[in-house]
Amino acid sequence: MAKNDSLNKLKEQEREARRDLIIGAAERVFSKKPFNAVTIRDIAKEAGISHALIYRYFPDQQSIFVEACIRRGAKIVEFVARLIDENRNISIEKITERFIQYLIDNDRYFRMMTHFMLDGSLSREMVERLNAGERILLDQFDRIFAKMSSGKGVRMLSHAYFAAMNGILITFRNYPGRSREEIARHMRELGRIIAQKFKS
Amino acid sequence: MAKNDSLNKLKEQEREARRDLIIGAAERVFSKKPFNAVTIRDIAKEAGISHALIYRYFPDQQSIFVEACIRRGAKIVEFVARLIDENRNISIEKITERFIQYLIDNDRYFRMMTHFMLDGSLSREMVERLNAGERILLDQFDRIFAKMSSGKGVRMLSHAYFAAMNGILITFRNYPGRSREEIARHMRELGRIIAQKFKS
DNA sequence: TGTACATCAGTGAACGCGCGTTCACTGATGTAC
DNA sequence: TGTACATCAGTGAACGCGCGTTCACTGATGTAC
Repeated sequence: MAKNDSLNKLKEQEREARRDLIIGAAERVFSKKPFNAVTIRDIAKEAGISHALIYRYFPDQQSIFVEACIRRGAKIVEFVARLIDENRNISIEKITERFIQYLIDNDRYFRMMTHFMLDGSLSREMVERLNAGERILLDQFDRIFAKMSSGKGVRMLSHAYFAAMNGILITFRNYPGRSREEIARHMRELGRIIAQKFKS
Repeated sequence: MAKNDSLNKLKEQEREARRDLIIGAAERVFSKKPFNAVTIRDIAKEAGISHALIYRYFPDQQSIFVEACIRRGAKIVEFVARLIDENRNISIEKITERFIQYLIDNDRYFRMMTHFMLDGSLSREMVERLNAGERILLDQFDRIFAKMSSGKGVRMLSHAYFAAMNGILITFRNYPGRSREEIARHMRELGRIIAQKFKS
């Protein structure tokens, strides 16, 4: 039976690896196409498999989407964490600038994130999974505010700050008559204004 | 010919009135159903007409949606304007609280607004129309900040403030495990934090 | 006053298409005896 | 060593449905003569 067990374990690992492959393909598709235009068939094509096969690894479309979103989210957290780690005395203005620019550069992901924030039809489990990722990002912001404030209400500051950043990215995304670069500059400038306010 | 002219004018007015009727019906549907679930057939049913008829008054679905969105937007502007008019010395905290609560109460509209902010496939004309409405709202915020600040960069403050409000409403809308009332309280509290920061 | 014709709001049925999801099947690999 | 059978990843074709949009038609009202 020991042999059987390890075989099963191997199979399970293989299965997990294939799942990963599909999610990876999904991530790549999401960075190429506007979020709401991505189909199961796109992902299958990118992964080089039949689209029917995806349903052997995921119960439905939403699950892959959420999974891919979480993976990309982890990269953001990594980005912010490194930013703080690498320069212990980095100003909140600088962090804000880099954070906003990062989200502009990863616009497709940002779009996906907001989609899930707005989507009311997500299952409780999916909302919970996405939220867990969000909390880890907020932890990073906590680190910044913990250094700056008296330590009271740090989490609320992180919430407010994070919300403000999201708002900037969403509100001015379709600024008519402006080039991409002009919009990016405007967003960074708004970020700077907000960041300064969070200093006092 | 004079007779003909006034007849044509009458006809044009009638046509306009019927257009209005349809937009009104659309508004009502939008306040009942989640935005992304609203169909042409829903609106036609609410207006008591055949769904084919809608295409005699609007070129496509997007146009009615945008039209309805703009109408509701005008109501928000009215709300904020009255808020400021009725109490000349109203604090920004109070305005923020009322503004956030208003958007929570008109969640369906808020959802529609964010949809259009995020939608990259809107025609230039539609973006411009929506933006015109947004600018009028920003004018109201300008009034608040003009009183508070040195007058320099007032518009940027309005932008930053508006963005922050949107961010709060979007970011915490699906806060898992919280009741609607708890979420509303949290949003108002975050609004208060942001408002205070905008005082200095 | 009556008749032929034009206009146009309004309609129900049908088109078309995309896309998530399922089905029936194949073919390779492993297992029992 | 060979044979019958089980398992399961993988597939292409088809289902089903919703919904935006168009079509061919009706019926009322107005106009010319």
